[in-house]
Amino acid sequence: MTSRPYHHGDLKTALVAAGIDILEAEGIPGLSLRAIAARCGVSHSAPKNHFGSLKGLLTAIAAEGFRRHTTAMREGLSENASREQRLAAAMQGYADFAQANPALFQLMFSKQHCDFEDATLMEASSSSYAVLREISTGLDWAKAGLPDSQTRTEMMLWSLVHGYANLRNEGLFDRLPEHPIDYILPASTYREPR
Amino acid sequence: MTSRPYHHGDLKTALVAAGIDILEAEGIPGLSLRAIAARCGVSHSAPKNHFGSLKGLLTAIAAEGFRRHTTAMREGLSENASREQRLAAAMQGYADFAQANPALFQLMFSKQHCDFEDATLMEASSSSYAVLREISTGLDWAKAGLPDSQTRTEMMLWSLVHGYANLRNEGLFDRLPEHPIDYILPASTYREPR
DNA sequence: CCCCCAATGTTGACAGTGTCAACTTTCCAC
DNA sequence: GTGGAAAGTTGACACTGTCAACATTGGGGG
Repeated sequence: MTSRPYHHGDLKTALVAAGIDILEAEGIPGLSLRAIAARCGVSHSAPKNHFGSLKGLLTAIAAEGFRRHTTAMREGLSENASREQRLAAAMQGYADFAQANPALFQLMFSKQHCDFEDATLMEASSSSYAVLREISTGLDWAKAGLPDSQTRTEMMLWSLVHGYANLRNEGLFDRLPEHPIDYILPASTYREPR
Repeated sequence: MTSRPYHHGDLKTALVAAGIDILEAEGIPGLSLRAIAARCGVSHSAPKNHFGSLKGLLTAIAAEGFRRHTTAMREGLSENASREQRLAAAMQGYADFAQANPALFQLMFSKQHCDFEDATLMEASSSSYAVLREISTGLDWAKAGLPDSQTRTEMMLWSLVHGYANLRNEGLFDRLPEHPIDYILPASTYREPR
């Protein structure tokens, strides 16, 4: 008989996938080492060989989350669109991803659950931040008394979309009408780069 | 001998205070029912009489957090200041409270830990939101193609300051220079109310 | 005054958690 | 082929929240 082989084959990948499944079904509280292991048909201690600890596994799951997050932000972009349209599309991708994957999104930004020093996670999250940086260059939100600054633009846009995603996911906008992210995006002043 | 009386006297209040202490020292992971009870010199099951479950106790802690949060936002306000100054002061109070009480702030906005339907919590958080609503009336961020709207202003300001507080607390702005919240607040157009 | 009962606290048990050490099985490089 | 590293299992440990059964207290109605 062909019983389950002693070695799984690709447990590392399977654990991350199982984790994301559980995350969708039960949220972060369902993400126990033992539950994830059981879903892969493996003993409760097997994940330790690949990830060291629960935090290590959660960090790997978050990294996969950032890869999908990056994809979601890039999906709405096309070369023809105007800068303002490209910006709105990426912001919308950011917020939509958070809404479609609330638990994963929450995990990705929780230093409590993830190790933000992990190299793999840092690379994945950097590629996500790069999209925001990319689409915001050349746009300007001038304000009297403040010098123009790419840093200021990035901080403002990131704070805005991240806060919006968080508050909406916690149900704090439920009593307010739905709008595309553009609704709360301040009007920008176009500024030719270089 | 005057041994500890069987009844605590004001356990309900003491538990919330102990919870906030632990929150400051160890963050949310340290917030166990048994640890909070032990800090009050009471058995691990005593809190159940007052709060029903861990979630009930955490909800009460969050409510106290919102009361302090409201105070923090109102602290910078004075009648003489201009609308823009009052807005900036309240926003700064919001962000400063989050930075000074990161774990409590996180708890307050976590549907996972708190019962957002709880009447006491709803009242406390409403009074906090009322400050934001109050200081934003009369200010306008006009945008071509969008009608003026108090709702839009509130959503934008709340998203902005909440996202800023969250991202900063998670250490995601560590590599960027520090600035007052005013730095990322879009320029407003003053509009005489009425 | 006294006694009963509701409020408050305690104790012990239960299933679940992450981590660790000791062990077994497998596979690959030499 | 064989030794050793990689991968997986098992059992134990301390910790968690919840619950039922019990103990203690104090206050209000007889």
